[in-house]
Amino acid sequence: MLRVRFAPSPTGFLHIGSARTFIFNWLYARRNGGVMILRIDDTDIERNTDASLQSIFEGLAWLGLAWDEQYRQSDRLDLHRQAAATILEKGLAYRDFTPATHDEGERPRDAAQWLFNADMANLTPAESQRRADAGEKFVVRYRVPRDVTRDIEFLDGVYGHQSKSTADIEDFALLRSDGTPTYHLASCADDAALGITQVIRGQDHLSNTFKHILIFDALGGDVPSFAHLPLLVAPDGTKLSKRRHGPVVSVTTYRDAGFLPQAFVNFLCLLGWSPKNDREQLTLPELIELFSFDGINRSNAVVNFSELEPFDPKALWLNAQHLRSMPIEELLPFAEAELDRAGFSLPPGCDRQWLAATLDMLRARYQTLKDFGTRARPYFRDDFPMDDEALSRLDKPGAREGLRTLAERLAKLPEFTEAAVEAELRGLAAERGEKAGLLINAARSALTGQAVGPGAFHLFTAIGRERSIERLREV
RNA sequence: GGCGCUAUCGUCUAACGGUUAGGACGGAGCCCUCUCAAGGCUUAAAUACGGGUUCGAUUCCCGUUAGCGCUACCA
Repeated sequence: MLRVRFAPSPTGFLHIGSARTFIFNWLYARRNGGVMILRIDDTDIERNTDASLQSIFEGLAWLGLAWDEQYRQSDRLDLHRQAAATILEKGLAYRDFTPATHDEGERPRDAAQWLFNADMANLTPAESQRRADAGEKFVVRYRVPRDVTRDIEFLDGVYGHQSKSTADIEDFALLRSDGTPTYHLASCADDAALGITQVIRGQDHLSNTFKHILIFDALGGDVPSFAHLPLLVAPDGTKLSKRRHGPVVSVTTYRDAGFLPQAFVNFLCLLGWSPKNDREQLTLPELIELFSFDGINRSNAVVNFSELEPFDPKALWLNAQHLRSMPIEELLPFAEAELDRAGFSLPPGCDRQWLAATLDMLRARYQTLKDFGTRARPYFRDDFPMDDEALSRLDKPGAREGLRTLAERLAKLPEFTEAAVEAELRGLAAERGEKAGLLINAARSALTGQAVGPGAFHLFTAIGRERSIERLREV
């Protein structure tokens, strides 16, 4: 059975890079009929926060991609300690009684000294046990083979064949001096215990994988296969971080900016992966169908944002594409939530069908859900601002007078349809010896306060006879 | 410093030895048109550098350069 996991550590909000890792895992699981597991890697008690945990669940909930099983590493500390004990018993690890030093700058960088501490590695089991029993603090380190060096190898699903000599791997820690497991140990022990078959994670773990293979071997279980994903970086080429790049790195920022989750997922997938068929706009089912490691790139992908343009233009474009092409019924809940937030309610006499038709008309020129809460105001409320550009259309000679005349004629119209309004308006313009555009543009301005928007005749029917006439009279 | 990874238009990418190096976003222009979008068309824009291998390299190999990652009792 294929089993994959997404294992975030709750030390910050849900990062878009993490979200992408989650998505790729999810896609892989769904594509191949596997099980998707969410595991909270909270072994760093110092840095974990509840707010972060909150942010992760909030972000994942928004993406709308469900997982099948859920675990939390802090519930599994016994398993981790047991794993460490097993490795220690096998002689594949040793106790290091050296006190912790926090000045890493002091670590030797040139020689091979950093690899291991010979004094500690060579302590006899009896001596090691005696000092431990005496209550001396120690960290448990993996005993990387030194007498004979060999190459650790694996075939990465994305990066291909990987190899590293044990001579270049240091004796890394398994257990801290307070007895808690390090990331490496906890992650591998859990991957083994949970039967993870494919580890799909960020490329920043590529070099760690050699250590992980050593741990899996020491534990005696199967080594999962690995696939590493290129990193998402900022335009300056550095890893995305909140401190340096601000809120654009957080998933909830996109949610709050009016992105559609499916469009956002689509965007993230295109960063570092290609379906290779020149298609860009893809639905979730299509992504599942098309997803494969073959299409994953090996170089980092830049998320293109700046102070001026806080969101990648392609993300915006994709959002607009999804916005206007998804079934209107699916869009409705998202749009309604936005209208609610803005305090807009259905105008008198308008039903859900009117709402669907009106939003359908508007969405072709909207980019994010936020537009429904701002630009759609004149369709829901009678108090709306008048743009300068709209005002100048009204100020054209004869425009206001023409609109007032039009209002009276529309009031007498037997049927208030798009075609009837158009005939009436064009007729009036002809009578007055003016171009129809003058009245058309002025009407749009009067009706919505906006110089730009949907076709004017369509507008009349959307806003309705009564309100339209009212607004024309008031110019 | 050591080790690992990477390198195609501004950005995301296609081309798995032979193409006028393709597409998308963004930019510019045109068309459509009652405005704005949308849509259609056109256009500018890339193989980091140097060596090989080969009849032929974006593609394979080596080197240089640059970037990124790991090198913690972080993950």
